Amino acid sequence: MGRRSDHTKEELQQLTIEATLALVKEQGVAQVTVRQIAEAVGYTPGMLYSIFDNLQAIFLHVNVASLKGLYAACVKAQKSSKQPEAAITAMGMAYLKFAEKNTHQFELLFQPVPPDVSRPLELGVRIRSLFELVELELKALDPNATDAAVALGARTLWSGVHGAAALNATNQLYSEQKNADRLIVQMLVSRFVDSWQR
Amino acid sequence: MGRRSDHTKEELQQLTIEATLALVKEQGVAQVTVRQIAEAVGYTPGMLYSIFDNLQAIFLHVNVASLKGLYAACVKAQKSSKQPEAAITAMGMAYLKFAEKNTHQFELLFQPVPPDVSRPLELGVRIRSLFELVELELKALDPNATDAAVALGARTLWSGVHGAAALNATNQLYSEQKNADRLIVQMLVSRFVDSWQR
DNA sequence: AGGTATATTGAACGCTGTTCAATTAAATTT
DNA sequence: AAATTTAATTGAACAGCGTTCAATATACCT
Repeated sequence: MGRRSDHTKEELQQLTIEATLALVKEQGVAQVTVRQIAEAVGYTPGMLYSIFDNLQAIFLHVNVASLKGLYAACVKAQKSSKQPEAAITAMGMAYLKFAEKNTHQFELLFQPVPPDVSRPLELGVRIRSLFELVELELKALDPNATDAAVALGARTLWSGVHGAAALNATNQLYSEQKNADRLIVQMLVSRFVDSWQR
Repeated sequence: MGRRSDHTKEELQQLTIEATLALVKEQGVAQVTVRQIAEAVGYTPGMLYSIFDNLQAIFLHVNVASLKGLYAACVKAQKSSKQPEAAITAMGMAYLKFAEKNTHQFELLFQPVPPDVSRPLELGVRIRSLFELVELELKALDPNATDAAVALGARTLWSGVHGAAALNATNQLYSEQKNADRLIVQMLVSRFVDSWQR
C-alpha cells in the first residue's frame, strides 16, 4: 500500500510504545521482536523504522512510560505520611513493590544502553524528579542542609533502595530472611535518617 | 575431523571461558557471538554445545571468573586497614573501581538470567563470600550483634554500594558532582557505621 | 482528471543461536 | 598389524533476528 495516514506520526509512535510496553510486560524485553511489535500495531516491520531509529530507541521510550508509573507510585506513597522518615520509607517500599510487580519493566529500565544510541531527554528529567521527591523530604528534615548535601543524601539513599531492588530482582541477595529487600530498606532509611541531622 | 583429544573436556571448558571473558572485556556481552568464541578457541561453533548447554551457560561461567577478580580486589582493599570502618569503605571503593574498570564484566554480572537456565552453584558461593567480608567487619564493630542482624547489615551496606556502582555504570545518577559514586559510598558507610552500635 | 508527494510494503541481506547427521581419528579388540 | 568400535568434531542446515530500500499504492494538490 501507499500512504494510509490512519494516524499521525505521533499517534503511531505512541501506539507503538504502548504495544511494546504490553509485550515487555508479558514476555520480558529479551523475547520482544520488531516483528511482534509491528503485528501488534497492525503494520509491517519496515514502517517502525520510519518513526523510530531502531528497536533500542523504542525500548527507551518504553522506559519513559515505565518511569511515569514508578514516579506515580512514589508520589502516592509519599502522600501517605506527613513525617519525612515515614514518607521516605514508604517511597522506598513503593520502589521495591514496583520492581517486584513489574519485573520485566524494571529490568529494561536499568539495562545498559549501547554507547551509540542516545537516551530521550525525557528519561533524564524523569529520573531526576524521582530524586527530587527524596530531596524534598531531606530538606524538610534539615532545612539548614546545603543543596549539594541534600542532593548527595538523596542519591545515597536511593542507591541503597535501588541496590536492594536490583539485587533482589536478580536473586543475588542470598538472605535467609524472606522479604529481605524490605528489611534492608527499613534499616537503610532508619539509620540514615537518624544520622541526617549532623 | 573425528576425535582430536588435544584437550580434556575440562580444559576445553576453561579455555572457552577464558576466551569468552577476553571477548566480553573487549566488546561487551551484547557483541559476543558463539562463532567468535569458537574461532578464538580454534574449534567450530557446534563443538561448544558438547561442553556447555548454551551461550548463556558460558556467560554464567564467565561471571564466576569475574567474581573471583572482584573478590580478590575486595580482600586486598580490606587488608589495607585494621579499622573496620576504613576497611568497609576501602572495600566499597574497590567495588566501585571494579565496576568502572571492568564495565562489561560488571554489566554481565548483574544481567538478569532467563528463568529456564540455572546458575552454576559456585556463583552463589562467591557472592555469599563477598557479603561475608562485610559481615566480618560489622561483627568486629559490634561483637554483641546477632548473626541475623550482621547478615542484614552487610546486605544493607552492600545494596548501597552496589546501587551506586550500578546507577553510575548506567549513567543514571544525574549528579552535578564528579565522582558522585565515591561520595555516595563515603556518606553511606560513615553514616551507617556511626549508627551501627545501637 | 492528472500529477506529485509520501506512507507503507515486502522482499532481501547478513547476521544470530542451535541442532544433528556425517565424518574422521583415536582407542580397543582381534 | 589389521580390523573394529567408539566418540570428538565438523559443517551444513534451520528458523529466526534487526535492518534497509526499491517498488507500490494511496492521499493530496492543481
